[in-house]
Amino acid sequence: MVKKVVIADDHPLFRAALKQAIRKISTNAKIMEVSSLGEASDILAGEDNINLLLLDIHMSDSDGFAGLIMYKQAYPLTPIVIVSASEEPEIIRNAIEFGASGFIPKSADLSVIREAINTVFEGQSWWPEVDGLSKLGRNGRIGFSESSKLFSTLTPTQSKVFMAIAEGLLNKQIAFKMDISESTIKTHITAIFKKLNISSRTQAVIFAKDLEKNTKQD
Amino acid sequence: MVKKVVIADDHPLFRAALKQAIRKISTNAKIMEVSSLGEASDILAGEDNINLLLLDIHMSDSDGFAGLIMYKQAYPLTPIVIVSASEEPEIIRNAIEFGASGFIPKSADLSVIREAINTVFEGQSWWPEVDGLSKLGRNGRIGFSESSKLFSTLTPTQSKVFMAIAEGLLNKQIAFKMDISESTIKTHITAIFKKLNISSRTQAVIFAKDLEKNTKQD
DNA sequence: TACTGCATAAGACTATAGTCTGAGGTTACT
DNA sequence: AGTAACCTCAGACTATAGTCTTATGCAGTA
Repeated sequence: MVKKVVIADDHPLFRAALKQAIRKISTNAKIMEVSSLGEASDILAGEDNINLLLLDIHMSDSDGFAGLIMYKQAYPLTPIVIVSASEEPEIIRNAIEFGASGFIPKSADLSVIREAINTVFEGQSWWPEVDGLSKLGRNGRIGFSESSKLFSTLTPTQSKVFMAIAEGLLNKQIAFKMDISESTIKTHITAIFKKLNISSRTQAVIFAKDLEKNTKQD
Repeated sequence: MVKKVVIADDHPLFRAALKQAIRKISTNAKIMEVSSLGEASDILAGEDNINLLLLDIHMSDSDGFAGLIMYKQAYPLTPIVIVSASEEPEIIRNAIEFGASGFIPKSADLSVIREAINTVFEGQSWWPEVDGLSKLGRNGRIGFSESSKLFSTLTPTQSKVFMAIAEGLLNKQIAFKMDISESTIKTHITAIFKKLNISSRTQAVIFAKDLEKNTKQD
């Protein structure tokens, strides 16, 4: 079966490196490259059954774990592996807690990267060996902002709608994009507002931007 | 005459230091302290004839020169002095270009801070001695993003309205806050949209947040 | 003086947003 | 089988947003 992989990283060189690594594993994989969260959103919205999303956590577009949180909400079944220049246990911990399937430090050599990707392709998780990770304790989330807590109560579909609002789309455009009626979009929006304690899409955008900012810890 | 001074800094200790410095100069000054851009906005909106705004450029709220740009647009007559932990010529240059009346490095000792504040109270500007500043060249702005360029075409009033939108306020609330009719608010908003090439307040919020992000260079 | 930019405003109108009610369907879990 | 959570949708309605037109007043300036 042909693997579908999305690489979201704004460094062309590293994107190429990741691409090489994937090619070694799966020669005929369909690899899509993007350099911003915005583009990544478009791909995820348009493609089904993506086998892997390699997500850099410090893209110029909108750094942070926001992407991970949002995509995991909207596409819980798509495996996401975080790619990062740093290796701090705190970041890895958060990646785990936010539902990532793995973590690849940019310092890792090709063989490690291949091993990680292979592991995730097989449906398992892959984490680097780092001091301080063991004392993790899966109970409760760490460094979770209030916004993140509220956001995490959204259902996958609500999350998608929310992200579309944050891109500045009209209800009509969201409806078209998701191929459901505008009426349903409104239903979702009303539910979203109640969960997030807000009352307008304008405030939703502010909420989204705060979320991006507060989850940034690269 | 009683001086009105606003200190916007999220480090309580440094806020206290600045307060001390001002007290030495003007014992009966009215000093208002805030720790975020949001609070600063409220004060500027509510108070007239402020003699000095001391503005930290890296507040947790929303770092960057966004505050300077916005406030200079909205209140061109209020002298603003930038306070910063760093002393890079680039930052000082930008402070000058964005219309600040002075720059105080946090490393400066009390006597220097007092000198700076005094100078600005007298209506002049005060800049630290830093290498590389002389080759400034007042012609043209440096490191100006496209958003900043567009934003700088807004008139003071339009800028105020824009900031209110970015806070998530309704037209009705903006009208009340600025004490003008909602009809006028709408007129301004239509003008703002044309200047910024956008078509909804939702996009305006996105624009504002990008502005904050792009002007951040602390 | 005439012109320009700016701020103010009302009125009429169209478009979007948002709420509420009620309803049908799926999936998963008890 | 029942229940709970989720996704879907329509219709009716109210509220907000946004455009366009027209108009007044003010300040600066050629």
